[in-house]
Amino acid sequence: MTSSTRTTPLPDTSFGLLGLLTFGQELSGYDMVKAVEGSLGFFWAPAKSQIYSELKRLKEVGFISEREVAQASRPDKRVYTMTPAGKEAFDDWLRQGNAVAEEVRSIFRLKLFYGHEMSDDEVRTKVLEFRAQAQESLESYTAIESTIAEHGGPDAPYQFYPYLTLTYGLAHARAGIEWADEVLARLDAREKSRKGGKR
Amino acid sequence: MTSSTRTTPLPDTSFGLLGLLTFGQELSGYDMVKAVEGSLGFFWAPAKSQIYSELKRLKEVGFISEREVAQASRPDKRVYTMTPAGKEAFDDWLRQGNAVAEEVRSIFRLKLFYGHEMSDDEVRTKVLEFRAQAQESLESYTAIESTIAEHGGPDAPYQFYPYLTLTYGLAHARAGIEWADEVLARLDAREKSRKGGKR
DNA sequence: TCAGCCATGTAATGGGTTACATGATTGA
DNA sequence: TCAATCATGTAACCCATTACATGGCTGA
Repeated sequence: MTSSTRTTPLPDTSFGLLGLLTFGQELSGYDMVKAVEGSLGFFWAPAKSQIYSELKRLKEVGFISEREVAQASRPDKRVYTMTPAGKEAFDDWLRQGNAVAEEVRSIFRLKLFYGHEMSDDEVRTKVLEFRAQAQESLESYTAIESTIAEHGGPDAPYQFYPYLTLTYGLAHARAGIEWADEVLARLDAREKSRKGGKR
Repeated sequence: MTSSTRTTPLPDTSFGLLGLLTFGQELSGYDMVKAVEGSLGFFWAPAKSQIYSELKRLKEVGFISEREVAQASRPDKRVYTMTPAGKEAFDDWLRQGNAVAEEVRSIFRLKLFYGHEMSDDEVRTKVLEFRAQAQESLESYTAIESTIAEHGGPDAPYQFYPYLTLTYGLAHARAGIEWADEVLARLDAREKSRKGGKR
């Protein structure tokens, strides 16, 4: 009964972890935690407790195999490799289409939607907060871009696709900043017209 | 013991529903379901089962009050109004700052990150799929924009802030399309350079 | 000396999705 | 006639987060 038949398919998170093993190196759970804290975390960030439990499951269904590595002066660790069955499942997942319903869910926009319940200044603060965050993201992305440039550029092995996800981040951060500026201008105009409008 | 002390605060979804009652009308659960299917659904889309159960909870904690409305030739319904306590809680929530961690989680980008496991054509297909979805969103947004224009424009009562969330969608959809085109060009260039590169 | 990294987990909680259930009315 | 709308829910399931736990080593 090692492999009981699962009715539900594995969640995306499982495959996200599996994918980390396609770069030709064994990885430990800890390595994966670190990978998520790096560039991956910008669009996919499972908690570390979930990473460990997901690895356990992947092992149980036979998608990865484990090897224990004893270390002196460091805790021992378990490193993982993909099995042929795992590779097959990963390939399937990778090629499946994605729902349109992605990227939904923005509490910021939800609150903005209810802007009529705030004062002009409060709304402005919210938008400025958003802008600052976008600006911060933009700077992180730009920093990573430089790092990539120093490491052989986007065309170095295994850098190209991560780089593309980075340009996505760059584009959206920039769009966010521009949008925020536009909104701030609109808020100003609106406030002025209201002041002029009342006699 | 009607109001047992909650340790955890209510989820954002509760407040999202509460907010719907700030427009000065009583609403039924069904009305809220419809609201979500409309423009709100672009960035916040709880399942209808959750809407009903969340309403139940909001009633229990005393944030909304219920009134039954008998209807001929239509099922009876329960309509809701915000209580003063509800209004206070909503105001608090609305003014709280938001985490940077928003808008994370894109399975599309996760898959793109693993593009090296696909053929050039498969990647291209994925990006085209993404582009098509962005295009579709853009069209929906544009359609809504026209509707707003026909209904007094963004400055009509209660339209302004929803309109701002719409412009966000527009900006990001456009950014998505541009990004996709850029990626497609990059993929072409890369393929050509590889063909030319091998002798 | 003390924070931070390495390394792997458990426990509790709950938010959220999907599927299922019901049934009258209305307009194409 | 038949699909869609109005209207409200229950049940099952599970993904995911937060908090807690442990402990040796390393470098500032």
